[in-house]
Amino acid sequence: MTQMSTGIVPAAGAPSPHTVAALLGARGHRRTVMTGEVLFHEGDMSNSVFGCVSGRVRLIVAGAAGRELVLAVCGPGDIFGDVAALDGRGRSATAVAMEPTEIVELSGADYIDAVRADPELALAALRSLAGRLRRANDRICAGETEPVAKRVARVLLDLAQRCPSPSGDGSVWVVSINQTDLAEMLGATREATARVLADLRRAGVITTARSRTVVHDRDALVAHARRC
Amino acid sequence: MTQMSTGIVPAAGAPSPHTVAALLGARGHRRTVMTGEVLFHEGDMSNSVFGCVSGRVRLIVAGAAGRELVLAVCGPGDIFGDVAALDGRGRSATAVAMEPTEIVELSGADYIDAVRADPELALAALRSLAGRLRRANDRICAGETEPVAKRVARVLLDLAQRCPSPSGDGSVWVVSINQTDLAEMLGATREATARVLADLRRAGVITTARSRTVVHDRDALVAHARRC
DNA sequence: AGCCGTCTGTGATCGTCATCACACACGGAC
DNA sequence: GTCCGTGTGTGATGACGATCACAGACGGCT
Repeated sequence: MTQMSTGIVPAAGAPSPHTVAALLGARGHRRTVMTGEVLFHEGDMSNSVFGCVSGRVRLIVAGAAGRELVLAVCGPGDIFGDVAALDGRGRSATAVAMEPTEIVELSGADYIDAVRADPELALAALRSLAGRLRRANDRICAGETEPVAKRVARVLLDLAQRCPSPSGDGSVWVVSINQTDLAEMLGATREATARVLADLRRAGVITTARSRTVVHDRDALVAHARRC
Repeated sequence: MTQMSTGIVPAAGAPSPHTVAALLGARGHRRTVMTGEVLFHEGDMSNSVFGCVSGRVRLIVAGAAGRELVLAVCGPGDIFGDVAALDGRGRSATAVAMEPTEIVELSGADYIDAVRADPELALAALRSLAGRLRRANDRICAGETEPVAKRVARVLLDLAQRCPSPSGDGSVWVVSINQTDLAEMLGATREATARVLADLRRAGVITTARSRTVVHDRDALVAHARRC
């Protein structure tokens, strides 16, 4: 069981933006999408494949009670939409740009051709899928066995790790996210998330502010994620 | 959101046993493992890749409270162990043979070489990973939003579909599995599972016996899986 | 037949988390 | 400045499911 990732930044080992741009960009078509723009909807039978060059795209699914669940957040260098292109079974999630985002788009057929023609692209695609599968499995394990408190600690750690301390002194990490988004990443309600954050705040591990959480004691957070 | 799969039988679109044998077997090494034999443990740094030729292999992870969770069951034609080979981050699950099983084994490096050299193998591997990622995402969605009752109905349907009615008349499906294994596939306890089965039995949808569940009314089960 | 281990079925209790329902704090628009 | 929208913090309640605790049923073994 490895650390769960939120995908804010490409995972270690993921292709670099240059690689994706080079590998997909040669055959694909580059464009910029606006915040909130939907690239495809869950269930659509479209099958084009996207590479994220800059910006961020959120992959969400509609849960049972109308709640929405964030499956992944794709950043620069990430490939998405490839699952539908490979199995032809329709989009497994909805893709929404979270900010102005530069993407490369390629038809499903062209993607298959490109993979066939370029072993390095094939390997990059395999690595990307392997990483996403590992994360998904981690999340299955976490979701089905761990209480919300542990999940919050785990995700905060992950976010903190990806946002290298802009506040200077190196022992403090600032995570810019509101409680609602954090809750969706956990598959929990905002209220449950807020209560866990309150506990952590009282324990002196973090401080919270509007759309921002500051991690003061990383080790304590690790301990919370582990034993609980 | 598509149907959750338990992987008892290769998913539609997965490479056929012949294909795997041909694609991996040419470079790999074939052998037979006994029931209960462990091919690798969660966390191991081994990285060989396996193809299942005949029999079944269970991929399990240890949950938080020592409970174990079945991530997948690989049947003939399925590839497994490729995630660790691709990302080099250790085994994400433990693989245990459920019955005498014939496998093809290939070192991680040989696997990468094979993928590089053979575009068709690369595509087959991509399709396999895409299918597994889709299932994993479905399961995340199901696990984090659906009550146990729905999950039981869903998994029973899936199992029924894969075990074409050996009882002759075509309107009855016999699922050979005990409550403990069923519960592990759901990520629920045996007791919760047994209670849902009791409800379905009382509703006349299924009958239950030792290590066997008979589905009499598939449509009713579909309805249970949907609305609940 | 008799025994024992596995599997099943169910009650009771209790903890976690979702849901509903507010109050307050902050920031931008006017 | 005031208003309003968004984000936060927290109480009360209830439902779902985990856990503990048994009893009974079936099948294999000797």
